[in-house]
Amino acid sequence: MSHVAVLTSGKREQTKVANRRAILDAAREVFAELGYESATVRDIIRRTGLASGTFYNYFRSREEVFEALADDGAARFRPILRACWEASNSFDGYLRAAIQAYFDFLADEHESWQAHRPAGERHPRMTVQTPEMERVFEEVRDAFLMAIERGGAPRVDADYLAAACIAVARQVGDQMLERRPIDTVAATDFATRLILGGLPALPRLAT
Amino acid sequence: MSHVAVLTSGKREQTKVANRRAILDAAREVFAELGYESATVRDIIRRTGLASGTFYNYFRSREEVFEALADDGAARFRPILRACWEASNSFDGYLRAAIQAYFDFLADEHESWQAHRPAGERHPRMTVQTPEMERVFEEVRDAFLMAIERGGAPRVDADYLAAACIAVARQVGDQMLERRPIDTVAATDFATRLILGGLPALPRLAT
DNA sequence: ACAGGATATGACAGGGCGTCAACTTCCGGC
DNA sequence: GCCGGAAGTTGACGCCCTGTCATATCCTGT
Repeated sequence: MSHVAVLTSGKREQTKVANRRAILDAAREVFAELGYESATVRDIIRRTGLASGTFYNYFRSREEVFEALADDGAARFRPILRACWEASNSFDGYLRAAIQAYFDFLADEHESWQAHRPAGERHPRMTVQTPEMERVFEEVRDAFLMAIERGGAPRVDADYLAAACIAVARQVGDQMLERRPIDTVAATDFATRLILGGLPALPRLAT
Repeated sequence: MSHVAVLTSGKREQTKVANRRAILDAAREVFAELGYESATVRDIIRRTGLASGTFYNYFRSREEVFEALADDGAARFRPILRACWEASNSFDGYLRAAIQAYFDFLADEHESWQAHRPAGERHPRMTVQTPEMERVFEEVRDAFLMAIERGGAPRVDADYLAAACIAVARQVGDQMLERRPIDTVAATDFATRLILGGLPALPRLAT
C-alpha cells in the first residue's frame, strides 16, 4: 500500500465524502425538479438511499445544503478567476478574461442543470452569500485595488466597483442564458465595455 | 351618503382590504424578525389575531405572501420612476433622477424595516421576479429605447442595458445601506457615472 | 326583517421536521 | 486475529406546521 492516499483512504473517510457528495448531487436534482420551496429534506435523502437521520449528520437543514451547493459553485469558479488574474498583464485584459470565464462557467453549469428541469415553472430565485462568494468578491476588489496601485486604473471606490461588476456579470449572464443561441462572447463584450468605458468617468477618491 | 366612495365603502370591502394589509404588515415584521426560512404562516397570522384558515383566503402560501410584499415595493416605486421620466428632458437627467430616486426609496424602506430586526443574523436573500418588477424592467428598457429613437443614446442592446442598470442600482444600493452615514448622493453619482460613461463604449447593434 | 351569499373560524387529517436510543461498521491496540 | 470502543447509520417517534372544510358569523340587497 502506498502512503500517498492515506489521508482519505480510511473506509470511514471514504463513505463520509461519498455520502456528502451523494446528498449534494441529490439536492441539486431535487431543487431543479421541484424548486427550492417544495423540495423537502426527505425528497433529497430518499434519492440517496440513506436514512433520514443521516442527512442531519451532514447538514443542519435544507437551507444549509442549499448554501453548500452555492458555495460549491463559487469554490469551483474561484481558481478559474485566479488563473485569469495570473494569465493577464493588463487590468483591461484581466477584466475581460474574468467576465468571459464567468459566462462560460455559467453556460456550462446551465447545461448540466437543464437536463432535469421540467418545463418552465416560475420558481423564485434564492441567493445566498456564502464564504466562497465573499472570497470571490474580495478577489475582484483586490484586483481593482492592485490595478489602482499600479496606476492601471483611476483611484475609485473599489468596493462599489467590485459590487457593480459582479452585479452586471450576474444579471447580464442571466439574460444571456435566456437567449438562443447562447452567445457568451457578445455578452462578455457588452459587460466589459460597459465597465471599462464607465471606469474613467467614475468619481475619484480623495487621496 | 355620497356616491364617490362607494367602491370601497362596503363593510366587506373594508375588512377585506384591512385584513390583506394586516397580513402583509405582519408578514413583513415576521420575515424581518425570523428570516424567511423559519417564519411560518402561523407566525404571521397569529400576529394579526385572525384565524389560521383566514390566511388562505388571501394568499395560497407563505411564498405567495412574500411575493406580494416584493410586488408591493415595486408597485410603490413605479410611479416614482414614472415621475422621473416625465420630469426630465434629457436621457442623462432621467437616468440620474431614476437612480437617485431608487436609492432614496431604498434608504427609506431600510429605516422602516430596521426597527424590527434583531442583531445581524445571516439570512439568505430571497429574490422573486414579480409582475410589478417586470413592469419596472420594461419601463426602464422602454426609456432606453425611446432615448435611442430620439438619438439621445447610441443604438445598443436595450435589454442588456436595462438589466445591467438595474443590477448596478440594486447591488450598489445594498452596499450603500451597509455604510454609515448612508450617502445616497455619492452612490447615485457612482452608479450614474459608471453607466453613462460606459454607454458610448458599448457595442452597437446592426441597424 | 329576512334570505342568501360571502367571509371567518378552528378542529382535523396528513405529513415533514429534527431527535435519539439501538444497532452496525470500522479502527487501533494487544 | 480479536476485542473494546468510537464513529456513523438507522428508522420510529413526538412535535409542529400545513392546507382544508364543515360550521358559524356577518354583511348586503330587497
